[in-house]
Amino acid sequence: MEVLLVEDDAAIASSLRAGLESSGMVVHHVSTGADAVASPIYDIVLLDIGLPDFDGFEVCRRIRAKSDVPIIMLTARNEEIDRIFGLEIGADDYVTKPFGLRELIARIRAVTRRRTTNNNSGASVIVIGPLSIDVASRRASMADEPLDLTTKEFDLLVHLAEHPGVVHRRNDIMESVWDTNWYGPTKTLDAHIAALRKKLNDPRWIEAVRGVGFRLEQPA
Amino acid sequence: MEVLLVEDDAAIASSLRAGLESSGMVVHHVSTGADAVASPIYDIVLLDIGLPDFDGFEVCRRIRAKSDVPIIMLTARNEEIDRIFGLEIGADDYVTKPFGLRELIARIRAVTRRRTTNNNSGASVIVIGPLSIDVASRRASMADEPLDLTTKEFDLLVHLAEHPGVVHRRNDIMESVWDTNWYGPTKTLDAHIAALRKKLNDPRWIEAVRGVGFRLEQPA
DNA sequence: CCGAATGATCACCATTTGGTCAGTTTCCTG
DNA sequence: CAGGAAACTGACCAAATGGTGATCATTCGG
Repeated sequence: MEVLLVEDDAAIASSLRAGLESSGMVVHHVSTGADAVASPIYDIVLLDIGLPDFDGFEVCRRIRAKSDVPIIMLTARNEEIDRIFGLEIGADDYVTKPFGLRELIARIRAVTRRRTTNNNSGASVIVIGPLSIDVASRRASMADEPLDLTTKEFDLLVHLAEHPGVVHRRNDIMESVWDTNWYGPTKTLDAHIAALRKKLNDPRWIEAVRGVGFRLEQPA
Repeated sequence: MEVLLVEDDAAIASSLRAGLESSGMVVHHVSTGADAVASPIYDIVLLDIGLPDFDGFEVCRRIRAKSDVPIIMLTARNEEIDRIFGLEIGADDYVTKPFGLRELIARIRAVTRRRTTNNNSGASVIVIGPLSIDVASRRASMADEPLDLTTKEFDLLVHLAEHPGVVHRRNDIMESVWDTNWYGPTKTLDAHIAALRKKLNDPRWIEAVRGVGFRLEQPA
């Protein structure tokens, strides 16, 4: 998870950086709106409203103009008008200073989960509880422990995780992961399911639905 | 826009109703968690945490278990832990009492906009009173108790539930569920009807129509 | 009120399915 | 090219599932 932090207050910025990095995120920090707009696209933008050059709303609007990246606004002002404005403008959420680090992290997770579980567009990170899958960099981790997955295992996991909770039929899985809809008497799929189950530490992550296929879901 | 408002405080509920309705929304109000869970699916759920029966978090979890409907939590408590918990649990947002009506409306708009622009999943859930059937995830529940159905039982239930109240002829059922319109002297269909009846807890859910077929309907 | 027809239930058995494993082939890397 | 990891395959087993007919209960028409 790569975060773009847009914040002019050096003290706040460095404490946020420390906190987020300790949660396994990579933090890119810029302190002006101009830099923010010029930055490449990351997984999420944390955007302070009180910036020296142009204000956070303007930055938000401009980022929105070119990308669908999730945006969380950070604001010191507490007036309701700000909140409405921020949300109407296209931000995904906001937090009011002073805010707790844990709260912020939860919001980041919530926003990115909303993005990744609902859409199939280029969103790069799928988060399902402790399971997180970075599709672009082909890395997955469980409770911040990296998972060592083979190619097929990863593809299989992604296919299942793109729609957690729904049953994927064997044929669909074969087509998506193996590029063939032929499912003969072989146990190829089953073998890989077994391997995945083992690496996920808890076999309940993948449930077999007899006669149909498999379903991935966070165990209760 | 149809809103399900879950709130036990009558004063708050009626003032919210008035405000939301004046914004063109249709408000359905229930005052207990049990009613909330049993309600059909609306466009968004506003969920008070302090409910008389079981608490808002539990309600949130149960609604999430069967539907992807956007949920906004209403809370009087202000502790950070509550917020995190609410978000991790699957709520889309929360507002802390006292909140302004304009803020709430802005949040509703923001959350539903996120949903509608992002997802393409025709999450089709059939709800008939306490019976709810998620076709995609192949899960059914009765009064929030998950039903453990076999493949045939599930297919049969879906076929009947797609048109509750209408009589399905034996031939039609055989064709849809068994891929054959041959109905010989066997008791296959009857046996599965019996199994379903037992698992639905109340045999009146499925009524036999002599000489024709079966009808599924919520018992009086 | 009786008998035929229809539906309900139950126990039993054959089949299908998923899980596991060991052996073999293929692919990749050094 | 050699070695090892990954992928595939088929056999085997246990368990879930589905089909069947005998038997009992209910309904309906005469």
